[in-house]
Amino acid sequence: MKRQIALVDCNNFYVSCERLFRPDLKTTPVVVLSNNDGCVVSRSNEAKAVGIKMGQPWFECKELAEAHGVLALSSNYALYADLSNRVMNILGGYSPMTEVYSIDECFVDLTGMPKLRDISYQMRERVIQWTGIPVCVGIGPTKTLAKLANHIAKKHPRSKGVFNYNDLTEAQQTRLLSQISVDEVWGIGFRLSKRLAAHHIHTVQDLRAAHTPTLRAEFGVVVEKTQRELQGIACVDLQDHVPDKQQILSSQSFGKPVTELAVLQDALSVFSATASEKLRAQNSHAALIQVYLRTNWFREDQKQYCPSMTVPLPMPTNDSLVINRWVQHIAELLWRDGYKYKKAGIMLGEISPVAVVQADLLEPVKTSDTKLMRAIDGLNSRFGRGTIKVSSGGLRAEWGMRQERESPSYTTDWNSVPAVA
DNA sequence: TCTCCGATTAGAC
DNA sequence: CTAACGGTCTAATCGGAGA
Repeated sequence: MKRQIALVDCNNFYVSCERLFRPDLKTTPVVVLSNNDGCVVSRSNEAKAVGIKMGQPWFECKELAEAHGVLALSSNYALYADLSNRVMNILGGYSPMTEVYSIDECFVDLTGMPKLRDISYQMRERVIQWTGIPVCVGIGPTKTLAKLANHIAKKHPRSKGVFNYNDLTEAQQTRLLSQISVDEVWGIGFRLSKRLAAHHIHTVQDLRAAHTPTLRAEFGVVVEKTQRELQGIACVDLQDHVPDKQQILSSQSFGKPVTELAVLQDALSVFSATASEKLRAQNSHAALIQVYLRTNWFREDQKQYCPSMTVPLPMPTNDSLVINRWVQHIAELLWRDGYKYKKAGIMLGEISPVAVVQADLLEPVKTSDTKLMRAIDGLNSRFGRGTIKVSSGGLRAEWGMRQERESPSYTTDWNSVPAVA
């Protein structure tokens, strides 16, 4: 039986979330900015029409945007995560096999279900009625073709938000794929599409029909798999459980340049807490710590310094305090006076499940303070991240994010909800 | 020569 | 007024070191 894989994708997700609580913005052009109000990461259709590009630095398009009355908002991830969960819960009701692929996308296996069109339209209706978030549905025999079908559903208003590639004849498929640029394909980014062009592969159809052994030799297994998927042969299966992270990062660009070690260490202590919390959330521990710092590489006039150090731990751990001690120590080793640091981060690697570690028969396992860590995680999840944190000298103002355009957290913070008369 | 490893590259969103 | 370009993650591939 032919697989019917649906990819449900929220339209302009972050902007749609913001608009839920600001109905007055329904027709205003809106963009949402990344951390530090740095880059544009979500655009309303009106903002796209004005010519603002995805990923564009805000300072670069600010003038254009403001000339067209574009409203820019800081990102509010607590809000987006909450709405994402609601959308995903609804979609989960449509199939025993779903894969939450990202904050705004979900694959749903509809294979064998009758009346796919009706189901697809109902999904759309239900999600928008229950959450207010508009979505589009693309269906195909493989994940890659489902993604492409979704792209078509989004782009062509005639489709009314739903497109099923499986309904096409072979001739229709060829005609359609010939009209789509190869860089729209999942897994074909900026660089690959340039290299493919050198081999006269410009459209999706070109890639689908290309000579496979040549493709394999020139571009590797990833592109070959993509080609197979475009031919309708599944190479990528749905994953219904989220695999444990193999590495965990916590990093941030600073709101203003950091020139003092104490300020850097304050930031790093927060990163340590965040990263080890994530580690404990998946019940793992790590045996490798990396710390890195960097100056602002966009400032060619300033001297650059981008050190990093990776340290294998004598014993794997998920204890914030232990991790933080290592991090602080590494930071001192890396630090050089006289630079303007723009960004720092830590990475935890060599991650494994806590349960798997066997006690050494000869040497007693050094238990870290699991009770304390559980208490910290419990309080933080009950009262919000940062309720309890590793010692921080209160220097956050010196390095924290600039976020000057944030909307209130209506769905996750009671204090943001306006009082009702 | 083979294998392992860390670093680099490319991609998603 | 300042300073002014995100954050996390995975997989494949490459090149050198060591067996």
